[in-house]
Amino acid sequence: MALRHAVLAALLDGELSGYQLAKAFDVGVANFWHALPQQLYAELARLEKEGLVAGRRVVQETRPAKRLFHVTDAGLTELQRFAADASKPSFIRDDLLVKVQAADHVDAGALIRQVEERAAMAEAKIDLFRRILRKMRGDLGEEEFIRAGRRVGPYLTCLRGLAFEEGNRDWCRRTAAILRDRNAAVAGGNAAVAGEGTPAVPGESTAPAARPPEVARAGR
Amino acid sequence: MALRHAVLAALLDGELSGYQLAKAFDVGVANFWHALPQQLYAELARLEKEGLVAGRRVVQETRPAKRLFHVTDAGLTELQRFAADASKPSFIRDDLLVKVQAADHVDAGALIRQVEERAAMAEAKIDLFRRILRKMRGDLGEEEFIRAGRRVGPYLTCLRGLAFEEGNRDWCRRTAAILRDRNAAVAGGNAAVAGEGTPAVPGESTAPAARPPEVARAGR
DNA sequence: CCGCTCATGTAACAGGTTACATGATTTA
DNA sequence: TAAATCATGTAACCTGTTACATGAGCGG
Repeated sequence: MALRHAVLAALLDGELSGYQLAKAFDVGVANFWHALPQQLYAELARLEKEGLVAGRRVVQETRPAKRLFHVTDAGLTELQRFAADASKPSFIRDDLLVKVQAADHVDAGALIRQVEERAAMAEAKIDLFRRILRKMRGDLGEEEFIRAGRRVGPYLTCLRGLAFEEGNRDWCRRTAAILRDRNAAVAGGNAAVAGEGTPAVPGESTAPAARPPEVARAGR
Repeated sequence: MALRHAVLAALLDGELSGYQLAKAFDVGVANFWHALPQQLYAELARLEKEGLVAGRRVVQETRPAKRLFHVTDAGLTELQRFAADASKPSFIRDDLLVKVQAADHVDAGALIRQVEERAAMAEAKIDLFRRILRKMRGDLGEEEFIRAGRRVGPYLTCLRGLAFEEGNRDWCRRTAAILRDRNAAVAGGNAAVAGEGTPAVPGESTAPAARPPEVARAGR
């Protein structure tokens, strides 16, 4: 049940509406946690009922009215309690990695496309995180901000997000290159396979690739 | 519903029992997916009922009998279908990051301990992944294996795991150092706070840290 | 003898995702 | 005029976690 604590942590930087929270926990950002809008509205309702957050209605001229939430004293206490007890380890769970795990038994073209797409997504996130970091530190240099800035928490989680996406991008690029090379090598070795692209999926009967143990770089 | 595909992908490298699968998807490893034993036994049962995997009973002398599962043709087809359609993006969801996000409002000592513990865990995983990679590539150098080895899939996902844990370790170390420095600075500025450790949690009344905007490195 | 590894599950519950619903306003 | 943004939710479903259960052999 860490979503509630993620919400509390997100609200420490000031009042936010459900909608604004939803953006912060969305695909594009999600520095330190991810959740869908529905989860957030539900969680806010629960937190309010338990007195861990409180909301105030703000009527707007041009936009629908919204409710801005902030953490109560009880909420802060709960967050501190949470922070004190042991963290459960976090795990990788990624569709794309499952596909790469099966790379040798699966259509190479489609996989390469997905890995490249992921690299592009990572690149976009990197830009976003860099902008966010610049905004957070303002005039100060990074060293200085980290030493003396108020609230490093969000800065640190954003740094983790940045490093994660850089790792993602680098791995995706390398993986795409490797899969392309191997695919080309197979196609070259097989004396021109028919069909566009180069399927690289051996028929059920063909033994799994049967790649020669040592090979004097076929093709190029 | 990607667990099924993760299981299929894991079984591509040869027959495995539920127990062996469980180890592969466990805390220590989890190259590309994580799951608990119960999930795996349940998923294997479903997959078998649908004909995507098949198991054969192996009686052992000294150990209880086990069932070794392998992917059927139908299973391979399903995996290929899965690999072809779009991957959903993967998200960060980490207790520890939530706590670091709240770092400025929370007991620093406990948090630093947890970050350091995480760094140690990452280090252990790094060693493990390095061993696994060495074993996979055998006599070949990495370059060579990647170009010409049979089955790069597992190697590539393990490389991602390695890079992820390296990123984790580096970030944890840096974060721990930063939090320690800031904690020391606060304690130094406050003319010796009572109690062991240094709480660093400002009372509810004390304004959030009120750290001076520019500071001439307090302490050391 | 205690605890670990091997080996396999069931049941209850908590948490996350997908689909659906509504309605006003601004931008292309 | 169509699409995106602001703003908030409900309901059904799928997935993952926690707790419990069983039993044999091996090592300290």
